[in-house]
Amino acid sequence: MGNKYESLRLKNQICFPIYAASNLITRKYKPFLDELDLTYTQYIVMMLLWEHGQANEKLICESLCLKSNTVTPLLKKLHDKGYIEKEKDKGDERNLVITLTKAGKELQDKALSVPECMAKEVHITEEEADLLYRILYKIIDDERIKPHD
Amino acid sequence: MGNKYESLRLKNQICFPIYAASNLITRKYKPFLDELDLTYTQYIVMMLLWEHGQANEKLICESLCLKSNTVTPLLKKLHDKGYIEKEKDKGDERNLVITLTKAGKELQDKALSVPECMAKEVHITEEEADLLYRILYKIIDDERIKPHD
DNA sequence: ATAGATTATATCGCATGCGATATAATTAGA
DNA sequence: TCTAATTATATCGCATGCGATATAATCTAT
Repeated sequence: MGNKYESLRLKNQICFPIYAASNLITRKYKPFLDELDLTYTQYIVMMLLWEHGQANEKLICESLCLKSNTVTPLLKKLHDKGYIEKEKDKGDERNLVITLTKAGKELQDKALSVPECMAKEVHITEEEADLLYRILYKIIDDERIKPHD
Repeated sequence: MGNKYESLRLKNQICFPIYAASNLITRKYKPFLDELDLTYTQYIVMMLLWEHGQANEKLICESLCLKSNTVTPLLKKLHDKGYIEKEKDKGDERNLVITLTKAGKELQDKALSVPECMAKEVHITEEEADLLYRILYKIIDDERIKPHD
């Protein structure tokens, strides 16, 4: 209590449980995603594409809060797996338009079981999930708004 | 709503905001931790050592929810930086006893400003932080209890 | 029109983080 | 007591995730 170093105790950190939970959950996903031949990061890129049909790299980076140096090699892997196509935007050749291949589209049906399986693994109530969601997006959106770099 | 694929939308995932917030926060820490010549993972190892004085690798792995293949090379780096000492436990030579060097101990005072600085960066109320903390530890402890591997 | 700023993507090097596996020390059990 | 199982740490290969930087395409302001 009166300890000068109290603020440095792991138990008093709010960031550590976010970090630890993230690692644990990604680990939990692995066996389910292995069946789709996807890693977790590849999976969320595919989710974005299933939803939007197509996307450029910039949209992917912003939506997933990642940098191009993470996403570029990731897209290369998804392409190697035959799940996506990459094409230059005719209107603006800087833009890379990513679309799904037939195999990529078909993967969505196989992926339907993943959210179900994961829901069974993470044991929190619906109310807790809502609270968690709201607070985390407050942190995330706060960051997204001011990209001072 | 009536969409078969609704559950696969990024917006309906509870795991994604945990993942995104974790990445964003680790990125936020970097400039502050650069001044201590520590990465985020090295920082939480040091926090554990500052608090306990010493620890073996097993305790570090369990406390931080990490595996030995992450922690072993990390300890090597902290040793190279001159912050820790590694010694075999006389009683059980399998155990690696980690202790702080003088430089490692002294670093704690320099680190005192880090929680302050980070608190200014993450804009959530105390009540939200408490809720977040409670729900995340529910997920983490749930995992820690059953190490079925 | 064109040089300089901006934007989108790519490359480089480093530090995780993991599953799978190896190795050394200890313990357990017939 | 000697062998098999267990435990703690280490090694290997792969996939992120990042800051810094490079490159190519577009825009902007004169």
